Amino acid sequence: MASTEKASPRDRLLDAAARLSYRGGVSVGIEALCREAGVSKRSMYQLFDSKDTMLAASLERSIPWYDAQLAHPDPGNATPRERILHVFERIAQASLDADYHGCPYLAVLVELKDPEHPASRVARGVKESLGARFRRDAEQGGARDPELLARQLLLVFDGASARAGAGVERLDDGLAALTATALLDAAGMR
Amino acid sequence: MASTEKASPRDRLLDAAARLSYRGGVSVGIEALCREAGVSKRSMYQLFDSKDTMLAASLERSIPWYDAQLAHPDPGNATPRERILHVFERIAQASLDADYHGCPYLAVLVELKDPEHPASRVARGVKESLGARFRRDAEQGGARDPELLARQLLLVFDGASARAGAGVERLDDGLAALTATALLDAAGMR
DNA sequence: GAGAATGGAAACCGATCGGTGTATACCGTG
DNA sequence: CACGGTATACACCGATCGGTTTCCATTCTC
Repeated sequence: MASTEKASPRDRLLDAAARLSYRGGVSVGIEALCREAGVSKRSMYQLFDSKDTMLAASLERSIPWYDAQLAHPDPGNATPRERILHVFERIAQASLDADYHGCPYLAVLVELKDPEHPASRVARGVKESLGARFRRDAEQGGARDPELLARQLLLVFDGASARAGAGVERLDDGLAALTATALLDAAGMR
Repeated sequence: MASTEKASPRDRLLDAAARLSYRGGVSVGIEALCREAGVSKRSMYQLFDSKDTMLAASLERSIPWYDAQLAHPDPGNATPRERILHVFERIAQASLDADYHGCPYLAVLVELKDPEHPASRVARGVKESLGARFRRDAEQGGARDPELLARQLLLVFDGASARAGAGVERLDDGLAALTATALLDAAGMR
């Protein structure tokens, strides 16, 4: 039966890479990855060219899930302001998880300081797409300067997730959404 | 003559550690560190217990310099608002440097995901002290909720430096100070 | 000048790094 | 049954990891 058949080695590797690199950083060893995924090292090297490309593929694969995490449950009936604030309520909620370590894409960008690294390119794309989402909502909400507001919201988003992930800040009192609200108001967004 | 005598091995090691770990992450090898510092590995291990403690000492040592970087040149004659905004103007200015990689303390917290690591403790202390500075200025400026405002400013500070360091945002148009200004205004700070 | 303490160069330790080579077991399709 | 593709296990490669040890030259003290 299809429901019990195991995931493909490729998917198991990508999941293991996402899990372990999120918890322990991008410096996880390949052997540990393969052990976790239950896949031999030989198999992984004929599925991926290198550890770097596998890491990039792993980030790429998690994008749809990540986008869904931040998306408003009923985007059609929500106002642009609600859609934006929902993002910040979601990271506050996610930060309650015991093993929350902040935005995985920002973490990758910080850890691999090389912007040419394949995984860095993927992470940068995610950030750009979130910025585009903010900008679109800002436009629809009638913000004075949608581009500026989107960039400000990204500062707050990354600051909040990085700080919460590092354990130097708590978001459960709505700090992030509160800060975003102040910026939305200042931008004249309805 | 005192002016030409070399710095102590200890100082050379701490400087090298700060330099290399900022550029390449905390995963720099000890051999590379010692090579850069011109100190034998044996000497370093009788100056420090381990690589971890040396990294912590390195961060500790850079605190006065870092604080001075962010401090207003004339704190006595500046308003609290000016002192706060100066911090954000400074990171915008620093981000113009070709090898700017964001706040080193936040980077360490993100890279070593272990909050018990000696270097993480130092980094956390730096963040707390910056928060205290913001809170003090917020109080003096008559902010409605100084504690909240300080936390909001920290979000923007870490978000801005992390994003600029990762190369996904530019601060040279004053984005960070502009965002801080909006929050200061929203907090009713004069 | 003898002796002790210091510190540097480099070998060495076991472990792990990213990556390969080899030989073998399982698989569905002819 | 034979086949080719895919998977595995496992040894192996050179390099590097954090850390220790040995040996020797220098320096300081008496």
